[in-house]
Amino acid sequence: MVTLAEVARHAGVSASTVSYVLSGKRSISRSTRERVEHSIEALGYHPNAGARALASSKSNIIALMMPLRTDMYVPVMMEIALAVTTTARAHGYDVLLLTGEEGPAAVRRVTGSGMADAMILMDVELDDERLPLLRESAMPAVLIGLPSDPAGLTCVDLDFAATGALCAEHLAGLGHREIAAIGEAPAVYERHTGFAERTLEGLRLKSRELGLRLLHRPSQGGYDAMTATLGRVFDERPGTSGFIVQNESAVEPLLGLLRRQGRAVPEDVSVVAICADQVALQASVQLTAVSIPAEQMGRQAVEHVVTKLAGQATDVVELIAPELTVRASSGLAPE
Amino acid sequence: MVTLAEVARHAGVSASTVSYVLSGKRSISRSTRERVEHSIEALGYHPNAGARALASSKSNIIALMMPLRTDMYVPVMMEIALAVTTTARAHGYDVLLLTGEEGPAAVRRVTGSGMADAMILMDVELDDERLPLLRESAMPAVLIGLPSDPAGLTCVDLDFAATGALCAEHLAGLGHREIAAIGEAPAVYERHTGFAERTLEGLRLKSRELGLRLLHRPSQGGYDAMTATLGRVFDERPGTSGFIVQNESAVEPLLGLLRRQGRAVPEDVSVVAICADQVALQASVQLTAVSIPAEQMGRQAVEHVVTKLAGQATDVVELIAPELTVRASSGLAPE
DNA sequence: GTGAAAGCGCTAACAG
DNA sequence: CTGTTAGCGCTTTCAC
Repeated sequence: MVTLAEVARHAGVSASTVSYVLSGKRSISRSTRERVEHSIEALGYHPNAGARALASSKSNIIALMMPLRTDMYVPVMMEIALAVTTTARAHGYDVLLLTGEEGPAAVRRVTGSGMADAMILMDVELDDERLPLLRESAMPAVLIGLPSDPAGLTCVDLDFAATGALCAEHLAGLGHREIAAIGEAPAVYERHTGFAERTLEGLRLKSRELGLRLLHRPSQGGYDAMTATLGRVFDERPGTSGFIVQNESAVEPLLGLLRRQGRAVPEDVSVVAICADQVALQASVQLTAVSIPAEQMGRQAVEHVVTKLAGQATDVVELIAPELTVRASSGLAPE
Repeated sequence: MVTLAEVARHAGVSASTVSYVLSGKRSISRSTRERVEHSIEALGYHPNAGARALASSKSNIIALMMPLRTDMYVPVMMEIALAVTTTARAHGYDVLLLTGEEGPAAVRRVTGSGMADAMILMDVELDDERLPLLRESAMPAVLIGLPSDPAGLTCVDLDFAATGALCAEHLAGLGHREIAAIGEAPAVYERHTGFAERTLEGLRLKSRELGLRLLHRPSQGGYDAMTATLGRVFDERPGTSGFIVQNESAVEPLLGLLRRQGRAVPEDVSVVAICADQVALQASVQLTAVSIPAEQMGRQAVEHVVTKLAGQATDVVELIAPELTVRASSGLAPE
């Protein structure tokens, strides 16, 4: 293994000079710099991460805590993770992947060991048990998601309340009066996941405001669960003409079942989804939808982290405005 | 920040004793150990990762290199990543997430900096440019996937050649004679991804052996691409009665289109998939399929890594035997 | 513009 | 069973 000392000897300079050439923290004469750079190249030198971390108290690592659950739409999680990793690299950071499994213990491990300089948390619950630890640790952190009390924390998320409202408005504008919301799996609500509850809230408020009749049903996704859910919806509200789906794995079953029941989309029934773009585009009917800006969320989370690490406090809640794209699945309500 | 020295002072012992209590590398009297443990607890001590890495030349980190591409089925990648992370934690390792983006440079960065003790690579191409670097670095590595020359490397993968053969056998056994294989996106073959080519090879060999007529068509997935592909298949081979699909995003479009054309599954046409269990089960027809053992692959990769780190050489290629589960999508060939 | 030297916090001989 | 001590490789004052 080549060390900085060897490079220094090879270049005929002191260790500190090599270090400063590397960090750029003080000016070095052109000739010295070139000599050092040449030696680095010649010897194939790579700074040792551990030594660097010890001496500088900086690891250049951002910890990313992902949910282990399988009841969320995985590609979105993945897209966020990849955006985080890519953006982090662009700022000189690597990413340590943690799963939610360890829960608060992982937070303690990371903050305690100095393994990472900052943390990004996904799948935040309204009253997340990792947050108190995070607050007291003073480690820069950014949440992707919005807890009920974001005080002292930086959060990045789609504005799900506005998203719910936007979907309701779209359907109302087309003349629909009876609406059914097909939601995430019941477990998602049971653990009080922020985005699911906030969507529902936005939906409810706006529905009331616009005089819509709203039915909300969590759904496991898949054909069997959807058959049951849909049956109940039309039993209770035969006049339902608009659907809002927030559950990727319920989308195709819903479309398929409506078709089988002879209900045409969008002539008889309109469907609006809250989902990844890919799902909206690949569905058997191109879906009018609010897309989940996964890439943007991941990127912005990292950018906030980097800002914080640069010493600028940004205890901000950044809610991304929803955008609804009209496609083939929504149209005027039937008479 | 609490240091080991402070713990030592608090417990009235030397630093090395604390260190040995932590590592268990030498026996400590019960009373001393308890005193030390109590001090650790009382002071809230956490070992510093950087210092530890520097002194021991061990980071307790495994680097996982994932593809950044979006043309592979994401949930499988994710399941592997989570299995890797979970298994790694069980062995005391954390996971550093790298994207394929940086390519060979990332390998150099990790091996050079001592940032990780070992590497796991996903999405291995037949002639992967990261492999030479990996071989010369002497860093323990495990590939998830199988390159054309696995010499000196440990590999874990589903036996895709056997998988292809197994699918062909299943259809042949049901009396099908003309078979179409709907494959991954063309780009996947263009970059010579091991699993795709090996599946095809197994399929071809076995088809020849059994006297099946085989047509292979890469497919982008989605309804539009599938419409075109399917049209061509039935133009060229009107007698096609069996399909083998290895592309998650082509599954539902294929089923939907067959239905629209009035071809019943499995009465008129049989479909066998090579895909994640979840896809096979959630499809509109429950699919006869060989499932991708993602969890197992991730877990075994880590276990091989750990074995290597323990000093035992295991330059093995571990091919997981495929298992075909018969469900509702395959049946006897029509007359 | 450059060097010397003191640690950063921990591990692992070596010594008893 | 426990203590002493010499580093691990780098960063960063302090000094010139």
